[in-house]
Amino acid sequence: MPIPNLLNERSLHLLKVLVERYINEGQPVGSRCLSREAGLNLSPATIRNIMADLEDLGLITAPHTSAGRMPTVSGYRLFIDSLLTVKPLQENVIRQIQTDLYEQQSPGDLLEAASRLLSEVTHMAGVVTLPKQESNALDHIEFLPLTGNRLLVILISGQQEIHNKVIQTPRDFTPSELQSAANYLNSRYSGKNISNVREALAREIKETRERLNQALIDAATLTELALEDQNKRRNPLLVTGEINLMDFSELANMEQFRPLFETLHQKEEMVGLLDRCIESPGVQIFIGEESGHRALDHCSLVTSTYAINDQPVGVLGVIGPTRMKYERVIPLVDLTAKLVGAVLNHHSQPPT
Amino acid sequence: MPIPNLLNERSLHLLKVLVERYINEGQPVGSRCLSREAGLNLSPATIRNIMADLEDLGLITAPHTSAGRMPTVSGYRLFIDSLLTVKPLQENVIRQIQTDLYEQQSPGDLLEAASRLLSEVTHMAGVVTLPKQESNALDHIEFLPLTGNRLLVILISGQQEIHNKVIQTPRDFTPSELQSAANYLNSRYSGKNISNVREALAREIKETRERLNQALIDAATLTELALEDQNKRRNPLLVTGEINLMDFSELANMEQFRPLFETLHQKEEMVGLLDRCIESPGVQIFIGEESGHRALDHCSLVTSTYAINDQPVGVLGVIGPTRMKYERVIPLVDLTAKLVGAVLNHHSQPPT
DNA sequence: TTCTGGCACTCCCCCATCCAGAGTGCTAAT
DNA sequence: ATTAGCACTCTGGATGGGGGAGTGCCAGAA
Repeated sequence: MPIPNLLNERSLHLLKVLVERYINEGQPVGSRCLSREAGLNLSPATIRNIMADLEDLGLITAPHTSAGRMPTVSGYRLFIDSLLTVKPLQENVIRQIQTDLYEQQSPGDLLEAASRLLSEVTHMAGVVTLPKQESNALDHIEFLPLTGNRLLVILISGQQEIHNKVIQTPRDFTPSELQSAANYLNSRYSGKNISNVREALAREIKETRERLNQALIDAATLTELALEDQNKRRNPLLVTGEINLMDFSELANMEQFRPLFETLHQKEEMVGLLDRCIESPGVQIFIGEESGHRALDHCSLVTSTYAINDQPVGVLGVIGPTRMKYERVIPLVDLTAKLVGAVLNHHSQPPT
Repeated sequence: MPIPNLLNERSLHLLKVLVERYINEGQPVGSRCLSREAGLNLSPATIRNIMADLEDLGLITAPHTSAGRMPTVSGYRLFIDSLLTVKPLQENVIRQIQTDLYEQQSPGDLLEAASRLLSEVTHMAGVVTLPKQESNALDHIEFLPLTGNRLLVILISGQQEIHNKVIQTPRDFTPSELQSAANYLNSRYSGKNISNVREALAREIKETRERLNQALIDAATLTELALEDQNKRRNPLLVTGEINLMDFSELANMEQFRPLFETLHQKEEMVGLLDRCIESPGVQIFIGEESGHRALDHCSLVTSTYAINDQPVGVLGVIGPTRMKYERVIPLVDLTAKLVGAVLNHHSQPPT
């Protein structure tokens, strides 16, 4: 059994030191350097033998014969999964994030602040997906007549986010009709999930048609108009600090950076990628090619989900070069996700 | 008088050809090339003499001894002001912009679409400042009570743009109090400029205090709260297609591009620059250093103002390399500005 | 058996050099 | 006034050598 020989504690320790060193310096790590830094009192020659083993295992690789070694994706993976010692966040960073997030007034502002914080603290790019619409509860709806058969619909979600929409009504409604429609909806559907409300309304329209309750039908029709495009959101993704990525030498050339920038702004692709994370809780990491997007080959993505009422509804995280300080980024993303969840839940129970 | 000798029709024609050629090719233009292209049947040697004159006048320059010449800022300026033959826009481009802009529902969408169109058509960056708030008339205001002394203020501007704000009220208001406050404001101030409304209210509060009309004071206080930060806008600038600028060789290196990108996103600086254009009507052009921003040294800015009721309220334009096709960009910016104004005015007179 | 010193080897990167190409300014002839 | 000719300058790419860093392997030490 050759593997126990090859992958023993000592070689793992060397892998760890090598990855750490590579992350810090960005240069392939040679045997002499490792011999100095590993604290094992081994000569470079011995280190070289071990490094050859690690290379055979596919954990490290050399860009060319006479360069040092650098981690492969598998090497990073092993490092992150088993060797990483996470550093707790600094007190003042925690406080800064806390105060910054808690003073945001609306969910939109909150998520924007989260993205900004993630990018500022890490000097990389922050990404945040907005909450899934299916998870959006209706808190309050109001109709405001404008000139010319147009109607302003004001919709307040469970997290106190405010949506506006102007709709063309099929006929003129009197203010009192609008008022009673709103009253009906608010008393009956407040607190319910928005897509459920639409379904329920559709059902009601069908069932009521026989009884010819025109007022109800009108209310339902209005609401249907008002809600119909609530599900397709215009901009379901926030990306911040993309330009920070130009500071990293491995991305700082046009051929690398341009497709990367464009991919980050391909909302659909990014949302697709991030949505894959929403299934499993806690921090998740895609290293290099693991994300499956060519432009992200030299990047890693550290994500976590945030939840409303213990239900994960969105994903946030950081995109940076594969060579990033995971031990700092991971707790940061973790904390930010938890705080965002906390503030959102706080919003949904406003002061009484 | 030496200048008439130096700057005659022939040398101006050569300058024109040289600038056109340089804009197309991006390479310094030599005498032989010019001799071929100018259609003047002059030998390269003659051309060289004339070019030396143009260089003495500061209109062209050579990057080094044995390269051709390229225009200086003065050269571009003269070219644009006196030599440029503007090309009319293609019919289908005009139609595309028209339909695209006219189908936007809100002013926000409209300006976003304008910025996007500018960047897509030119393959450069589009910039749009949002309308000055001072020019914003109040159309309609509404108060909607939320839980816990909080109040949702809905403010519809003259261009049918909708603003929301949640305020903490100093005391509890009954729905009918809110209703009458809104009625008062709408009947008295609808159509008035928002900052004027604030002033008028402040005056009324002072004058009425003696007569102790509490209801009026309350309404005014509420409105003051609601309007107070209407003037400082969060994001008074839209920038689109920055990444397109990476396609131009003169900007396609990190040292150039990064500060450029960052300047474009320094909202205050950019707004300051663009606001300088609002004074004079029609298309304006900043060439290279004329903008006064180091990062824009190799860029030109082509702007125009858009107006509501013949009052210029915002600026839009295109940022690209100094070496841009002005003859196409100028009519495009001109048209877009006019159409944006037209659509905005159309909004402020909604269907009756 | 495990580790180490030594050595030959490989490869990158930097530098200097060289050369072709493009364009210039100047001068003398048209 | 225009042009042909010529010497000159500068760039950019190709070439090649040398230093440096690191490797693999082997033979000998612990």
